Amino acid sequence: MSTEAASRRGLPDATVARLPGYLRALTALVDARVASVSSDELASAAGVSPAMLRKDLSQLGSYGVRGVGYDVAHLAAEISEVLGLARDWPVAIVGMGNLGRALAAYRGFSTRGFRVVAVLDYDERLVGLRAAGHTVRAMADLPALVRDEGLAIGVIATPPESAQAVADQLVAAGVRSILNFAPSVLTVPPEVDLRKVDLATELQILAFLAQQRSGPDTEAMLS
Amino acid sequence: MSTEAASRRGLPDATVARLPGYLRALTALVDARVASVSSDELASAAGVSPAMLRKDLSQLGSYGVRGVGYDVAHLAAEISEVLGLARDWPVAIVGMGNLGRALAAYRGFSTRGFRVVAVLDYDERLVGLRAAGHTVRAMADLPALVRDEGLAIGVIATPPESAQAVADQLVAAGVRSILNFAPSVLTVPPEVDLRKVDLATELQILAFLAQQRSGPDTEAMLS
DNA sequence: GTGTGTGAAAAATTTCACAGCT
DNA sequence: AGCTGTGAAATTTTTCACACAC
Repeated sequence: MSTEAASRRGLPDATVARLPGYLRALTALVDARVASVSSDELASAAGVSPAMLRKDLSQLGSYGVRGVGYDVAHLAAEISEVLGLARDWPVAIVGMGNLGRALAAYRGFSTRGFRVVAVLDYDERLVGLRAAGHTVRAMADLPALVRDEGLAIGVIATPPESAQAVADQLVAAGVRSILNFAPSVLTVPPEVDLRKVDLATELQILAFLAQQRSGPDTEAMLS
Repeated sequence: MSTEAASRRGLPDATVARLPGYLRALTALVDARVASVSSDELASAAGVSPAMLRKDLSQLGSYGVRGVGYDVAHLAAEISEVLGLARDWPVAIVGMGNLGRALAAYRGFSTRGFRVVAVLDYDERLVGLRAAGHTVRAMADLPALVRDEGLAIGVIATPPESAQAVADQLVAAGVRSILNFAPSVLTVPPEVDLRKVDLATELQILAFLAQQRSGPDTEAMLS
């Protein structure tokens, strides 16, 4: 399934960033037993403009039928393939604070392609305890996890002080994909993919927008 | 503090999205008793290019000194002001599952401008229980929270099925800023600011990048 | 007729490179 | 001399509008 345009590299970053959203919308349609969608419908379900959706999908290849729309199941399978979700990705979560435990239990991770194979903590005192259905392991176990479980992705959910040390140990163990939830900028070698999710950033952007709405107080000074 | 360019509207979206990162880096410098930084240093601490940092900061006004750099404390205060973090933003978190409890306990929220004034749940059976230092309240309490506590921002951490209903109730109660952690697209009136954080999206992007790295198998077919 | 696929235009973002202030 | 501030160039992203396939 997909040996043509889909496996070509060089999708625009902005497109890649939206594919998960399309996939989610398509999965909901599959569950609702919808067989076919138009770009207008799918765009609205995914929260983007129809033109952008069509342009994004056209980057993957021609999976629509003119005058009809897209086959929901086929398009979902195609996007899964492109995103690499056809295979299984062993994930480890480091940091068993509130956030780490919530992430370890988060169904959205396990439900598609991702499998939490271990949870770890930097604090030796937590090692051996149970959390979210796993026994907490020590950082020293990382090389074994990479070797035996094929661990590919590390999720950092530690306090910011230990995030860099954890990243270093993940890299040293051979993990080449890291998702950082700690509010700190990490440095990794160029061959490692590092992305971050900052829980507070979006809240701060909302505050900015709210302030704009309510407080353009010195506005008159401009005219 | 800031009655000039900073309060002018119309900052580029991309700039606004980076301001929280600059503020975080500056706060770390303040804590480290650093008085002044160059754009190169601050850019590196925030993980962006020096040119982009300078362009972003120039949108706020001229807060640097040529040949010297930026005054850390002054710039931090200025960005706080622009983002609206000088005031206090009462926040309510709806949905006391794993994620909701983690968010309610997350120090990154309370430490700057945001104050969790209430946690709520759609499930009446949870109402009255304690979670993350708060007593869980019912959705029916929302109007009172807006009136009495000045509730301004609602955070949705429910399962996707109830997210839209929660959003509707937040809007009905007068909340005009919503941050959605549920993996679903929500519809709100245009006067309401809605942003989302999707915990699984970044993981899926990492999978895409990892697959690209390891599996450009049909590459030779192109030449 | 209908709705996709796409070149071209428009808009937004990022980078460059250097003038200008301290 | 050093580092910011900023026009201009380059790049990326989004929108437009319509040819084309069903």
